[in-house]
Order: sequence, then C-alpha cells, then structure tokens
Amino acid sequence: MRTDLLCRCHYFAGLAEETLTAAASAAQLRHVSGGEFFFRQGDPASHFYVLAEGHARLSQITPEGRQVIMGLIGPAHAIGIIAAIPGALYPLDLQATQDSQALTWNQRTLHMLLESHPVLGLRALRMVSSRFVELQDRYRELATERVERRLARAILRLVAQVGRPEAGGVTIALPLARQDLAELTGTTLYTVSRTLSAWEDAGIIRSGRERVTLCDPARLTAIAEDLPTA
Amino acid sequence: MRTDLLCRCHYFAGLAEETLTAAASAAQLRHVSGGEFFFRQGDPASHFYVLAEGHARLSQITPEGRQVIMGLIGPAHAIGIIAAIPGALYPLDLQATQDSQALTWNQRTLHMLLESHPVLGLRALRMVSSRFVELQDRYRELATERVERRLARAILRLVAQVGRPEAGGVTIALPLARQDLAELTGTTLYTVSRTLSAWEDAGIIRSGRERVTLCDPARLTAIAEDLPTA
DNA sequence: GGGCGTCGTTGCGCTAGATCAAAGAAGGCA
DNA sequence: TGCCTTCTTTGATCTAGCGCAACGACGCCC
Repeated sequence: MRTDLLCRCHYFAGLAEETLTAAASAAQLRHVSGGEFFFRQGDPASHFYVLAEGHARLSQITPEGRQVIMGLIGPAHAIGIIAAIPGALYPLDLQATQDSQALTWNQRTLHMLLESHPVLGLRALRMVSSRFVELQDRYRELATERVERRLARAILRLVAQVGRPEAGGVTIALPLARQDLAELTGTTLYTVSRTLSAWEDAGIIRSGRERVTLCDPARLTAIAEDLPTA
Repeated sequence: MRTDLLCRCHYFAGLAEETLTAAASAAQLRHVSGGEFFFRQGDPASHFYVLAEGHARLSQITPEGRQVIMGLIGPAHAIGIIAAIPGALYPLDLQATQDSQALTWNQRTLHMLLESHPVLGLRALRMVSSRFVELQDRYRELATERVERRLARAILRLVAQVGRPEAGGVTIALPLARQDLAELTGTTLYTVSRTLSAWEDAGIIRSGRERVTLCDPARLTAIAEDLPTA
C-alpha cells in the first residue's frame, strides 16, 4: 500500500518493483498536524518527503513579512529532494494546511537508495528540471500578464490538480481563502474578491467561503489564453 | 586550457583531474555569431554547453511576442544540462549577444560522461537546484517588490557577475540597453530610463548608451534592501 | 441559539507605473 | 562630413490594481 502511493508519485512512477519496495521499506511515516510545519525556510535539508495524506503549502516569506505561495501540495507529491545534496538548506516553508501524513527518508537513507538505484538520480534531475520549467512559466506570467489572466490560470491549475466533480461544476477540494489565491498569483485579496465576483456574475464560477467551483471551464480558459470570447 | 575553463565553471569546479580531462576531451567547440541562437525554445534538448567566450541571453517569449529575460550568460557558465534527460525540450532561447564560443557535449557523450563519472549526476542536481532557488527568489521579488528595488538588485547582480572596475566605479562589461534591463526586471524601458536618470542625478550611477557604471554601491544596496538611507 | 471570530464584499480614492508622443544623443557607415 | 539608425530621455496622460474602511455573511463554540 506504500508502494501504491509511490506509484502515483511522478518521482517513482514506472520504476522496477524492486526499487519501489526498497524505497517503501526504507521510508518512515511522519504525521504533521494542520498548521504545523514539515520544515522551515533555512533549516538544513534533512529529509525527502512524499505526502501520503492531507495537504500542505510551499511558501516563502519576505523580510517584511509578506508571504508568497510557491505551490500547494497534495497526496503523492514529492518534496525536498534537495536533501540529496550535502549541506543544502530548505529554501521554503512547507506547512501542513490539514492534518497530514508523509513518507519520509533521511539523508543517509536517501543516499543509500540513490547509490543502489541510480535511476533515482536521473529521476531527481528530471523532477527538479520540470519544476524549474513550470516556475519559469509562472515567472513569465507574473512579468507579463494581467491579474485576471494569472488568476484564471491558477484556478485552472488547481482544478486540474485537486478538482472534485460535483453537480454543475468542479470544486477545488481544498479550503482556499481569497488571501491564498492572492499570494498564489501575486496580487491582493481585494482584487481576487472583485475578480471572482465578476466571474460569478458572469456564470463562470460559483464561490463561497474558502471554496471555488468552476462551472464554465471553456470561458475561464478563454480568459486564461486570451481566446476570443465566444 | 579547456580544463582551466571547466575549473572556473561551478558545475566542474573542484572535481578530480581525471574527470576534468575526460570531460574536456569529449567536448566539441561550437562558434555562434552575435545575434544567432545556440538553441530555441521547443527544440529537442540535444546539447549541454559551457560558454567559453562571448555573452548570451536566456529568454522566453510570450505568445503575444513580449520577451522576458531569464538570465544573462557569460564565460564559464554551464547551460542546458536538461540535455541529460531523454526526450526533454529546451524551455528557453539561448541567443548569443556577441560572437561566442562554447564547449558542447551531445546527448550520447553526456550520457557516457555521466555514467563513468557519477559525481557529475549529483553536480547536475546541485546546479539545477541552486538555479531553482535563485529563480524562486526572483519570483518572490517580482511578486512583492517595487520596480526601483528590483532594478537595483538586477544591477547589483550584474555588477557582481560581470563588473569591470574603472576610475570612479564599476562598469557592467556588457552592452546593456534600457530595454534589456526592462525585460530582466519585468518593467518597461521608460520606467528603467526614468529610474536610472534619478539615480544618476543622485550620484549613485553613471550611465550612457548601453552602459551602466555603479559609483556608489552602498546607496544602491540601501535601495535594494530598504536600509535607511545614510 | 446567540455571540464572536474569521472571511468575504464593495465603494472610494490614490498612486505606481504603463503608454503615448516627440524630441534629443550617440554611433556607424557611405 | 553628413545621414540614418538605434537608443535614450522626458513630458503628458491614463489606468490597473492597491489600500483603506465599513459592512455583511458564514460557521463555530459555549
């Protein structure tokens, strides 16, 4: 059942049975309550995690105390491969937003795994590279696109990642405050609220307290991509 | 002399002589004229490069044609380790801004090197991770900081990277138009021009056509870090 | 079920910075 | 030397989105 989880995780998906069981049996299980931190920005990068249950938020905080959300993490997401690099520090906070459980490997275990299963090294490079490319895209977006479009893309991403189908739409299965969306898209909660209200008037979404339901994906995609509004 | 270059490059620095000579002798030399591209966004990632001479620009272009500069590359900079990943595409353009020369390894050569010198795999992960962390910082900056501060940081970075000491300051040894600085910081050439003019009036910098000289690093750092202006 | 804390909405004013327009410099080349 | 291209500066105007403030709504806990 641990190997099932690993299979659903990009990092381990499709590897040899033997590799999976080795990884699974070397893992420890860690429980973190909602609001608590898996690790903090600046801590020595001591563990690699694969989230098993719950949700968590990757964020950075500015010297002035403003927060930026770099990502929202759900089950089967791998985080902290930087622990494979001797002496590295975590560059971000990882905070559980609900009670969560994760498989975890410490540095020593991770090194042993990487040595006996070299494919995991290539996988690590592949994972970091693909996150790097995603971040580049978000950077470009932030540098060149309007708030409305960035918000549209963020919601489409979240729906794709943790959408739960429902009568009349797909709901983001995650408590998600306006403030969270603001920190995720580089704007303010006021602007998020106004934009969501406008979309709700237009019938594109329905929303409530810490909840967003996408009703008309096509129109939101049109906003995100600047297609002609049909 | 090839190994000298590799030594100055983060990726190879401090490795065993044997590894360096193996890498150096496996490399090919490629010349690219100013304005030409080493590779384009979307091309299959076929080669890994270490720039030997000249300068180049890593950039992304939006569907609407707006350009964003992700980095400026000088000698001894390694680019394109993504070529180690089978099937990957380059996510960016790499364009020579002057006549340039680079050492280069194709996919097959790169794989052979990585297999016979496993330390290079860990180095690759380390390099991508550190670039990832840098990009995260720039992302946070873009999301939370004013243009003036972002521009101050960009200039400080450039001075640290390619500064050439001169009478009365340090000049950025790179032809650098206002438009380039704008694309590097996520603003417009008008705002860059106004800001530089203000700084020049204040005696912090001197500037000219495609040229910036930093005269008062302390004051610019104060702007970049929001220290009290002495 | 009533009170309270948290979250969301919306009107209003404001400003950082984009955009437009037009007029200089600086260099390259014939 | 003079023309032409490219880069830069600066004024004027405009606007997206920020920040504040006040109010409203939801949900939780005693």
